[in-house]
Amino acid sequence: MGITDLIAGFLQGSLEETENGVLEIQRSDLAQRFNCVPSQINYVVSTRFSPERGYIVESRRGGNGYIRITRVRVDHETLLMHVINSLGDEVDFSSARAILGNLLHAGALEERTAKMLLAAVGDKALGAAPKEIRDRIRADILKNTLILQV
Amino acid sequence: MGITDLIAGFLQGSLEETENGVLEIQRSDLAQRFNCVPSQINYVVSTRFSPERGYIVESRRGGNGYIRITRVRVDHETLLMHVINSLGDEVDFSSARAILGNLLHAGALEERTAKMLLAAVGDKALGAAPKEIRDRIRADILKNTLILQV
DNA sequence: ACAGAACGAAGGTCAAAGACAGTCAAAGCC
DNA sequence: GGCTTTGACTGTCTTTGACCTTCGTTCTGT
Repeated sequence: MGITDLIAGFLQGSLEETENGVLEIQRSDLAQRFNCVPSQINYVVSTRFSPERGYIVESRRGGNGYIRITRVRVDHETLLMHVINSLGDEVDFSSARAILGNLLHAGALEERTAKMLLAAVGDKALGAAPKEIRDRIRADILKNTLILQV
Repeated sequence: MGITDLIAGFLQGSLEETENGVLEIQRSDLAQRFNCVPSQINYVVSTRFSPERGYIVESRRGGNGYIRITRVRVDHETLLMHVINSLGDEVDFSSARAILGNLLHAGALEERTAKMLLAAVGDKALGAAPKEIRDRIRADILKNTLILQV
């Protein structure tokens, strides 16, 4: 087993011991504990604790910096997770509308939220982005926002 | 937790205990209480109690000098419209965070909504867009979604 | 008595140093 | 060939201290 899996396992374990599913670590501390370079932690976090896998990651640099990993509750909205996982790298606007419509219909989103997300991925909001990349941005926005609704 | 967050927390708490949302402190007193240099207080105040976050800060030098922090309160719609109107063509991520935090604190947005919007304009969500245009997209997303909340 | 200088007591500014995290590409390992 | 591992370089937030400005009070010369 490589160091990546060791660290990932450690984080999983720590996360399970928390009451609220929120874990806060210091990158350099952890790196020292596992005797690896700090950027290894970034690798672990980005490959093992991505939104697609049901985690929210936040961080802050500078003094007292941290990396915070939040596990999203799964019992309640498997549908959302399902949708998030099924999102490809690109999502065109009609698909986005359909997906959001479904989630709304299924009660996984409130109407206001669905409308906001639709606006956020609409062509007005993304007008500044070249057309070739809009679908990618749309997909990324959806992944990063829907995960918060779970 | 660093000294900055400690002091900020102390000030927040004191502010909440006041009836009118006005807090008056003496810089050197506070610095002594937290065992730090006086200018640290300026740092805390300017980073944690900025106008963007909904505070007005006044001060006076000399004998009996003081720093006065006032929490601003306006009704939600006015605040939202004000914020929308004040959005320029470009909004960097820190500003977006401050703005959304302010709206959240003021009660103009629910926590879930604020977090969602923050994620929607985060660098993860906009990673596919060239850096030069991210601030423009951010501004557009905010305008197109916040307007739905009014 | 009084205007003004001098002094002490606040707070303000800014830049340097320190402490963290992020990125990316090259090298290493199945 | 696709994950992993490394490390040089970059970005961001915090802490500190030297130096500056403003205000109230006290002293001083006339």
